[in-house]
Amino acid sequence: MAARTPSRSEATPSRELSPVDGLAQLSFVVQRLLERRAAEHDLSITQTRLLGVLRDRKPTMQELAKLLGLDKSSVTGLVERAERRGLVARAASPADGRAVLVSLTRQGRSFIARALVEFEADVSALLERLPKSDRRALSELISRLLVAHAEEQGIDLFPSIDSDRATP
Amino acid sequence: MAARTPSRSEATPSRELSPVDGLAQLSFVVQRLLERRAAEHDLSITQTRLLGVLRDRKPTMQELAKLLGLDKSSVTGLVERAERRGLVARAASPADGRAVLVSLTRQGRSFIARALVEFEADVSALLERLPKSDRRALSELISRLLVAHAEEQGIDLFPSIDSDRATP
DNA sequence: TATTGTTATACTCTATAACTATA
DNA sequence: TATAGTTATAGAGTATAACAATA
Repeated sequence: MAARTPSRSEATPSRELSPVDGLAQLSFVVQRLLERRAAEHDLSITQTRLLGVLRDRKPTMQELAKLLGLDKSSVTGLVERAERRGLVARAASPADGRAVLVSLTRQGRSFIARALVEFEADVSALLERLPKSDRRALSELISRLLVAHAEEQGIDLFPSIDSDRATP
Repeated sequence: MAARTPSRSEATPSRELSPVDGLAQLSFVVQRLLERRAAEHDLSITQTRLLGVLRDRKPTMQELAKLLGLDKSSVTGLVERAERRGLVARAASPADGRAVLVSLTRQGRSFIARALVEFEADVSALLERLPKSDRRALSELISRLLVAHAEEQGIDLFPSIDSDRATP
């Protein structure tokens, strides 16, 4: 969300964002970082997520839709564009004649590996605007928040954010 | 960020996310909250962000592009769609014959106000998973991070009435 | 000449609805 | 009939390049 100028009566000392504005803006900044970096590899955030999900799965289109939180028709296009670029492959399921299994190609695996290393560097660079002790504190607070959030949702955080939707 | 299932040995012990994972995942969680709420008002995240930015600014298209991190041609379309829905208005700049000033309509202001109240509740609910002192600390750290980041980008997070018009 | 904004164009992402082919 | 996937269609969001008007 955008910054809003605090009114005098709010008595917010000089230059601090509200918790809501802060969290919202932070999310935009981080998303933008990820987007920019992915773009250097000619990847969108969505394509990057797709490749990320496939690192340790070989799901059907339907399962993929659930993992990404998208409609199956959206996934058709997503996979089609990735396949056209040689990043993923489709294969008929041996178990179900209707189903299609999606997997990373070697090139796709190499792509996602490189992109993730760079994401790390970007986010680290962002964090380096804070003194080290603040960094440490921020990281720990965020971690606690996310762990609590995930537990409340019955989500296993450590597989990944993308698998949120995987478990019904 | 993207999904990868860590090996058991990685996941089990400490249950703390890396700073990078924490920030990335937090951004996805917050974006999802925002997206869901915005959709209830038939708004996209981008449209919501546009309205949010305009709460206390009346920028030119160019300034808007910078604030949102988009190309000016993208902003033309964005504003055009919002204008068509009666949420924002364009006006010729009195100071510069080339420039256009964008502002919220009354309806746009009402929209964003309602959406933000709800979003505030969502974020508060998220934050309430932390003890109060942690909440305050987190908010302050995020604020500091964003202020540093914005300064580096030459963006004014805290516009004043005067600085709206005083475009050097 | 440089800047502001729009237009033309093209692509990705997304959803809904209708379709095909299996089960 | 129900499920898996694709196709057809439509709209938002985004960028690049070319352009007009103004500075």
